[in-house]
Amino acid sequence: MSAISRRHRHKKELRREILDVARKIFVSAGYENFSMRRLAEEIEYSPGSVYLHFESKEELFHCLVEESFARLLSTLTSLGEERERSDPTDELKRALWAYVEFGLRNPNDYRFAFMIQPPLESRPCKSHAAFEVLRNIVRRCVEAQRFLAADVETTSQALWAAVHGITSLLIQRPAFPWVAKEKVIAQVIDSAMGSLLAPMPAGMEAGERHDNRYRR
Amino acid sequence: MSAISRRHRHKKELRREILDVARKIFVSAGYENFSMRRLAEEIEYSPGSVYLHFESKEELFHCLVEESFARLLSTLTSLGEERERSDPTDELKRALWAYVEFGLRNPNDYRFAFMIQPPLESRPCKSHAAFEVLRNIVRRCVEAQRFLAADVETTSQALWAAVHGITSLLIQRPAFPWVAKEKVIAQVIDSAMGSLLAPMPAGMEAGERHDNRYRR
Amino acid sequence: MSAISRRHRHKKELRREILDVARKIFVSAGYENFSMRRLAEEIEYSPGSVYLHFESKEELFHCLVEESFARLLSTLTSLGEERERSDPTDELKRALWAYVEFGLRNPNDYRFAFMIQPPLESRPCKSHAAFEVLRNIVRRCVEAQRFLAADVETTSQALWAAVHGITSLLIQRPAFPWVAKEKVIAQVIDSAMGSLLAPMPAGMEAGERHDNRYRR
Amino acid sequence: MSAISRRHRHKKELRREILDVARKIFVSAGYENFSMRRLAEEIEYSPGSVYLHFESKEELFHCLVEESFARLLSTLTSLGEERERSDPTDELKRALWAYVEFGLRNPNDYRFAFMIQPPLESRPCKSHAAFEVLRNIVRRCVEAQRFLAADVETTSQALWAAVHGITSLLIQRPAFPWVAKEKVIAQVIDSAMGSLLAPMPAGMEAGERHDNRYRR
DNA sequence: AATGAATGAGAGTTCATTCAT
DNA sequence: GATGAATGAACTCTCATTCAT
Repeated sequence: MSAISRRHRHKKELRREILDVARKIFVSAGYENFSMRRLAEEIEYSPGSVYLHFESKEELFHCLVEESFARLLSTLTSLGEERERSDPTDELKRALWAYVEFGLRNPNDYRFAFMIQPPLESRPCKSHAAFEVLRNIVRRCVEAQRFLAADVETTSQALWAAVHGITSLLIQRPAFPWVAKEKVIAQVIDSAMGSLLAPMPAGMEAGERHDNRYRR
Repeated sequence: MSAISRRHRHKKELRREILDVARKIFVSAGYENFSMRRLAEEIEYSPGSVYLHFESKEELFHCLVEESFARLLSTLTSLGEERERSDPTDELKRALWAYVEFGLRNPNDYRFAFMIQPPLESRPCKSHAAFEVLRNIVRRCVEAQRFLAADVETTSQALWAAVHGITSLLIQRPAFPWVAKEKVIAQVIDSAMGSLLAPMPAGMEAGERHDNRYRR
Repeated sequence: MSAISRRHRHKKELRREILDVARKIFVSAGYENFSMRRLAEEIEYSPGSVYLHFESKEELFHCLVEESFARLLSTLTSLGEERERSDPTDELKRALWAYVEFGLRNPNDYRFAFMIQPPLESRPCKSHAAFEVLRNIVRRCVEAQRFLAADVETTSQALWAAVHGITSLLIQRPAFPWVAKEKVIAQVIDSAMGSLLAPMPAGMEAGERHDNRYRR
Repeated sequence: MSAISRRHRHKKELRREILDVARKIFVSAGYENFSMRRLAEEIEYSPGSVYLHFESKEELFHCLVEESFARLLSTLTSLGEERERSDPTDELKRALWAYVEFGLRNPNDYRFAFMIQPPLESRPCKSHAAFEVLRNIVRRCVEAQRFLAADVETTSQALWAAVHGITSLLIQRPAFPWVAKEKVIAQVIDSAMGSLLAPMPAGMEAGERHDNRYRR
């Protein structure tokens, strides 16, 4: 009884370990240089054993991608929960920051989600759900008339592009002589949003709105 | 003498062909299906012959990357030549557009330059010269007081991030339901620059400045 | 007791199922695509379970072969039961036809029995019992003086060769443009027997003898 | 110059060796147990080297089959050259004997041509040319009215079946207690042909016709 | 300068089999 | 009696690279 559940737990843990180690290898070596054999060595199992958990290299890769998307998504949606009553532009800004920070803290996930060259024919990336989260917030901004006349779709895509740009560059070029990361990120986000904002209702100053007080 | 120079010329041409074909294979077959063997077949030489021009697969890669950087750089600098007397913010905008367009027209070059996972130990990417071009223009904008107080370095990096973001996403996710490409690009660039601009001298309207009249 | 016998019965049934499914896989998937793993999947047991019934893949094969021989044998001997008093050449003819028909209706059995390359060291094919049945009939034909002076052994072997020839070719070359199968079979058998037969006792016509009336 | 031709010769010889060794392995181990590795070991080259001569295991197999068919065919057709003016039934008998003898002397070839289970999807056996040779002789027998009314097609197929039967059994069951091989073969062939023959023109005795004087 | 033969390493994957549970 | 995890060896085939010619 306990034996079964112990085995079950073990299996789950092993699957987890495979995923983690695989992610590491994929990221450090690229898709093509990842090898099931190398993975097996690193987890100290025989090559065949990996196949007890994943059908093929491709499936393994796919799982990692899915997982990474899911993590990013969950980070973004968890933000939304505190949103009640707040100005949606605040929420948007928070989301954009969260996006970048997710990438920087989980560069492997981010690479899987957006930067790794998938083997040519790979299934269409079903999950741009993360993008959808952004778009929903943008829509609320527009509906709340916090944005000057703006097309929701175009705006969302442009914002996504901006945050993806800084995230991927910071990940991929760590050796580049960046000014303080926070500074660049802030400028990217603030610029991207700045031109969209309608003038504040009287009594609020732009400066107050654009500070980072909400950040940890 | 003539014989020697003929031979010399031939060697150069062959090297050129190898590079071109190699790049083509990367495109059409995908990164992981590139192989020295296949390259050799396609240029109709023996595998060994490639090694008379490049000492290894890695070096060949490196050359392609360098070349791609160089091409982007030359595209950007060639713009500068017409700059005489123009408003440097115009020039900047033109450069940002040119950057994106270069990427879209030469996706392989762009991939090589900015998106491909360099095989781990690869020599530090010496050539961020393209970035330097941007920075120079930004500096001139600041010097000409066309920008509100702005840090040249931060600004340049943020602008680079923005254009890299949209370029790489458009390249990597061609299946994504983009709104018209030009529209997103315009919004990315205009937003990124918008918040930097000092108010126009009297007599000019913002609208006039931000149009695309210089584009074909 | 009852529990034991129940268990015993179950074991036998499972063994039976394994054999049947194994044979089916050989047919449908081809010899080389048979694997213990696949067999296990198809019977919905674990791979290990097969080993509770057969100690190795090789033994399993061997059993299938034996079984096939046995089936052929039983088909042939069951014929004999109706033989009482009949002309033994009739019986012989019936047996030869039955031989071919067995092969065509049970091509897998026939393949196992006579066409599959036995894995080198395989135990000498103990069971040419089917051949013995033929020989016994031939002997009776000779004893009954229904054959012109003929050597029992040689004749039996030659007859076996003839029916084996048509059976195996029909099985192995289904795509060959055969004339009607029955026609070839009839000619093979009739020719093989034809030159052996002593003239009929007066009052019988050859035509009557060679018809197929005994066939369904 | 000589160097090139030496290399060329060497290549041909190696190809030849590969074919020979491969045939041996295929025959002794069966299709599925043949392995490129094992072949490579036996010829004392690396596994990859085999691929310089044959694209794949399948192609190698196919070449062997073709070769074996060709050899059988050439044996049969070379017979025909001496046929001038002879009785076509003599020629037929000679051909049938030659067929069997080819199989016994070149059992590996015969196995490839007619007995080895080819991998399921393998190309339809284009070359039943050997059969065609038989059929042509049969046709001439009929045209020369040496056969009692007989259907060329049916007769040819039945004769083929007979000789295939004895050939394949003798090859596959060497341990079987055969009477003298020549005796069985003779009986198979004579029986198969016997019932077809029209009575001899006066002045010839059947005995004379059916002896083996033409055999080496 | 160019080649073709050769190799050793390694890829992904499957297999027969074992054994603790 | 039955299982699921595990393995080690084998498979076909491709690769980057070398080197005598």
